[in-house]
Amino acid sequence: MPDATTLTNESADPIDASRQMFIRRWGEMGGYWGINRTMAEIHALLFVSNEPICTDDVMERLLVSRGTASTNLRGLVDWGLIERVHLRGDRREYFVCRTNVWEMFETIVQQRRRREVEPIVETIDKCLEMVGASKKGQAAGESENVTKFRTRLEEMQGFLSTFGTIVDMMVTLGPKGLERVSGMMTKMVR
Amino acid sequence: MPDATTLTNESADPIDASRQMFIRRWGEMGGYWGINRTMAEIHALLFVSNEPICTDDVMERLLVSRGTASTNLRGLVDWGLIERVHLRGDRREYFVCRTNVWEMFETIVQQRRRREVEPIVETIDKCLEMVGASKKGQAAGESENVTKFRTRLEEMQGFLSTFGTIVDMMVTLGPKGLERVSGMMTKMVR
DNA sequence: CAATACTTTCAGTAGTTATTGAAAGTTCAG
DNA sequence: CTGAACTTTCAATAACTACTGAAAGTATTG
Repeated sequence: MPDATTLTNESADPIDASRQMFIRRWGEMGGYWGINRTMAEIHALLFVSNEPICTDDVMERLLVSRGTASTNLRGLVDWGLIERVHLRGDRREYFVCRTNVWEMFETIVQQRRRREVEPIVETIDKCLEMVGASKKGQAAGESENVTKFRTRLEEMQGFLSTFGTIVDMMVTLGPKGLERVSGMMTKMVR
Repeated sequence: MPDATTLTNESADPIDASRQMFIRRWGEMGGYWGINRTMAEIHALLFVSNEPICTDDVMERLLVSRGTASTNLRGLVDWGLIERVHLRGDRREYFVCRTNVWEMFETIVQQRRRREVEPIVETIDKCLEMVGASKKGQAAGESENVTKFRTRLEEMQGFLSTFGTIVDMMVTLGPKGLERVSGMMTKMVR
């Protein structure tokens, strides 16, 4: 591999250029999702690599420090998106990406639900309790406000619940099942 | 309204306490979604307010500067999540939140798809073109690598496409239609 | 058209998050 | 047990993002 290629992170090889392109875009998009760019790039690198990758590979290909590589690799392991593997006759730790996109989806969905959706649902429950408890003993004017407020909360709760159900089903059904559902839905829309 | 209440942003009134609780959690969650906390809090404030809200209300209730209030309100308008309204006999601009959660969902989904999913799809298309063009003329060993690489990209593409279709349908069907779909899906799973 | 009421912008600053690189820690072969 | 090979941690710092408040801009009213 020519030096210039390694240093500039560009490559004359179209396969590698293609990999680079994917890695960059995936990293960029990570930002929108509260995942830091480097972690997303490492994930992408592993996703497009057929061979297991070690810390030094990450450092070299993405031009990051050992610390960053180590921290983010561990982060990805914690998310369950990559796994540690060991290669015979090599003491280093290698990593591979779970490449089944539906499994990836399932993992991400479950984690994000736990971290992001459930706390909101719990909060809404508490909010509703507080409002419910204070229902009686309000003046007539206030009462209407309270009703509106409660209705909004309930609608949000209902939405989150339906959404959650759908996503669960998507995960359960997987690509094949979804083809069928998609077909059925299309008929309903018509 | 007692001063202490205004200053500390807490309230003895359970309805208001409930609102505060929701606003805080919504803001906190915004962080996970690449939406800044303040913008999410303003959105939540508008969501739980029955009356239109003006810049000064936002400043007062969330203890932020005029600049911040103005910037984030505009950001929310740009996202299409809130609207400007004018009140008779008042020169100020007021804002209201689109309270239909399904509409909110539709708006958010469409924007995020445009900003986050489409660029990835385009990139994958380009990546596949690059790989496709270089298909022939590879050594046998490389060829297998290329095949694997292409397969992964294609799987991701397929997933994004299916996912997009499902979300589109969710938006089209709305809550009622989804109840039905949900029922059908449950049967399929069994 | 001038005064007023309001909104937006922006330079400076504060606060937050990510990265580095070296030191400390761990594991393993001999 | 020791040294070498490797991984993790962490304090310092760089990079980025959000916030403030005052100044500039834009209606609206009398």
